[in-house]
Amino acid sequence: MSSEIDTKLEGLITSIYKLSGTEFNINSTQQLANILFDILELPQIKKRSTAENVLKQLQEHHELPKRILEYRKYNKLKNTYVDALPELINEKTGRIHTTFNQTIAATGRLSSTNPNFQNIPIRTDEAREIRKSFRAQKDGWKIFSADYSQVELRIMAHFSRDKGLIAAFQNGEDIHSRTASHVFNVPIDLVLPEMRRTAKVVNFGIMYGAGPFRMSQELGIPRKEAVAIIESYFEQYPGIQNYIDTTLEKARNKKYVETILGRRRPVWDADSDNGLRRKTAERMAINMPIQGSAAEMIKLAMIAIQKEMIKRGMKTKLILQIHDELLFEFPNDEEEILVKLVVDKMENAMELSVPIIVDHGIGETWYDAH
DNA sequence: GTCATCAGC
DNA sequence: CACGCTGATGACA
Repeated sequence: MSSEIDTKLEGLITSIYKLSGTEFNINSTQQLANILFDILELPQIKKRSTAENVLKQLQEHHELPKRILEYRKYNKLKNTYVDALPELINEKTGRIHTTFNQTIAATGRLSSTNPNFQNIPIRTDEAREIRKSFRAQKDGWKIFSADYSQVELRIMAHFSRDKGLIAAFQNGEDIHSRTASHVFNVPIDLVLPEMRRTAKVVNFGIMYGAGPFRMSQELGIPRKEAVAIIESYFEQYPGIQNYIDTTLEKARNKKYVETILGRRRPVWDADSDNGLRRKTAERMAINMPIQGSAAEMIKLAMIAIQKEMIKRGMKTKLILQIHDELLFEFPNDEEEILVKLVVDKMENAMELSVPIIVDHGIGETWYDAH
């Protein structure tokens, strides 16, 4: 992969220099901004930022931004993953050993360093190839992946006690389609893929406290339409509006918010006179109980799973946690019991007012299992 | 040491 | 200004 990417990069560098009329350090955002905004005089969308979505918008004006985006994609892939990971193989064990930090993330999630194994690419097909290099160490062993389905939305349903949202999960409905059906005022069977995509962005955006501005940027629509969509959303799920109001009230009164098991995050600025600080504090307050409770759920599941595997004298190893996903390597003769055990412990780690669903897969590599 | 960028959830 | 939580990389001061 490294040499294939090298070939692509060389071609891109040549074409970038030609389009720019000069050679420069493409990795320097300052030098790049010089070329884009001073020499080529392209419009400055967000000051002199050269961030991905700025370059995407500049694509219609010039060929250069497109090449820069390609260059960055391959450069990131090569430097951060393809070339870096093999260097970290431990000589004695033949494995790469990450470190999981338990006391870094303010929400109670784990974090992973040296290397970070929680940000291995998956979103684009090319980058996803990297996952083919992670496989079980022994012959006759495979990778098992199990991940929670929309666990944060389910936790929000539980917290908010929103009748519609809870009913939707209990009936096994497609939650993004259901949201789309209401927002776009069409029967659920007539929801188009594009509408579902929009609704998915809205469902996640709300959990992160996104406002009309961010929502309109994300969806590429006017702010007015984003306002209408958000209003329609809270009309459909009034319990969520109530959850947000109650949570913010708590943050203002008690100066903290907390997860389902009682992990607290201090929130000092929920009543700040400074609008920016207040808004930031509000978003943290809304998100932490949800993200943190999801983290607690998978931690309880991991403990229960490990305990059970020891009790049964299994050889399977739990090797990674990626926030809502667990990865195992297992010998073939443990497959049947492992799948049952893991799905059961994950789905029943906590008692909520909505069902918890776990998806899973098996394969020779991480790529094939997930 | 900080910032911008971009990889994941 | 403008979406929560992270970590790695490279540039720059």
